[in-house]
Amino acid sequence: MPELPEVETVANGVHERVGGQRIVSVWLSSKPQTFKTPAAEMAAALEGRGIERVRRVGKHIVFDLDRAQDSPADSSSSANIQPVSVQPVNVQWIVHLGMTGRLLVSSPDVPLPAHTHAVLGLSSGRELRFVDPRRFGRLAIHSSATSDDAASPAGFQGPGREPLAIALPEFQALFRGRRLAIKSALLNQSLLHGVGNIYADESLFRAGIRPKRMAGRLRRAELERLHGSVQSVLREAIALGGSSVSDYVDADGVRGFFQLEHKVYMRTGQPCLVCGTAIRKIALGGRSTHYCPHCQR
DNA sequence: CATGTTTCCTGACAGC
DNA sequence: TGCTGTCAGGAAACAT
Repeated sequence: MPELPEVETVANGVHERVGGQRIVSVWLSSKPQTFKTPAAEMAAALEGRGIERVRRVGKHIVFDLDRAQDSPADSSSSANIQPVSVQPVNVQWIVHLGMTGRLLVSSPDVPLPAHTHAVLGLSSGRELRFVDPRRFGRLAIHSSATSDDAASPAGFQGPGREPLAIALPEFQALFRGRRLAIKSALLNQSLLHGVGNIYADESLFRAGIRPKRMAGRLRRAELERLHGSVQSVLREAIALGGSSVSDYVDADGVRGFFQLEHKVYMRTGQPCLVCGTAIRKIALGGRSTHYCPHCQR
């Protein structure tokens, strides 16, 4: 179940393997719900593009594509001269891994895994493949006008604030007046994006806060602890290559190791590593939620 | 608008 | 062995 640390690991790994290469061919499966952008439109937007950078925004993987071929009908005219009337456009390929999505870089000789939904042929001769058995993943094209303001990078921004960048006052303001459980608020991607079930539970444990506490009623000091614990949990998980739970692997097929650091997630009934109390599991918003009833108030 | 609930999908696993 | 049933979960759609 890829969350921010796993997505960051995958994005970095894919960047190392395909950054600087050109997309020479595109094949997409016939599973329309996988494509937020219609498949034909997506294929046309990708084919011939160079991949400048692959990076993470929230739980999304963003492929920044070059603009070398924005005017294909005009290819006979001199290169690099854009008509003044045409606004330059940023084109990005957005990949969300959902639950079981994987991005693999393979030789074409390697048989296609089951549930392959996209194959991009690359100028290196290798293929970038999107494989997703459960099909909660999504692919989309994001187009946006470029900004002349170099300070504000144009393009896909994601639905919420970046947990690793947000300052304490803004973090505290996110939850002000909210009448839902803090766990649910942490999972709401339009507030903070990137935190999922594992890191929400682990962050709340470190901060000593019960998952069901109403977000808007947390004290300033509690939100300060939570701000710190969200960032420390995510940073430590990134350093360990993410958590391998069920079938998550990074772009190399290597498993992460942060699951060895989990204090509450999937430890139902086992003793709390701090106080020995049995870890409790409850359902909250339809999601399994794990906490220590002694350490978390 | 804010919040809560349902739905999508398949593989893994338990139990018989 | 092989079947059936249950569970997992991100985020969009839908309901309240």
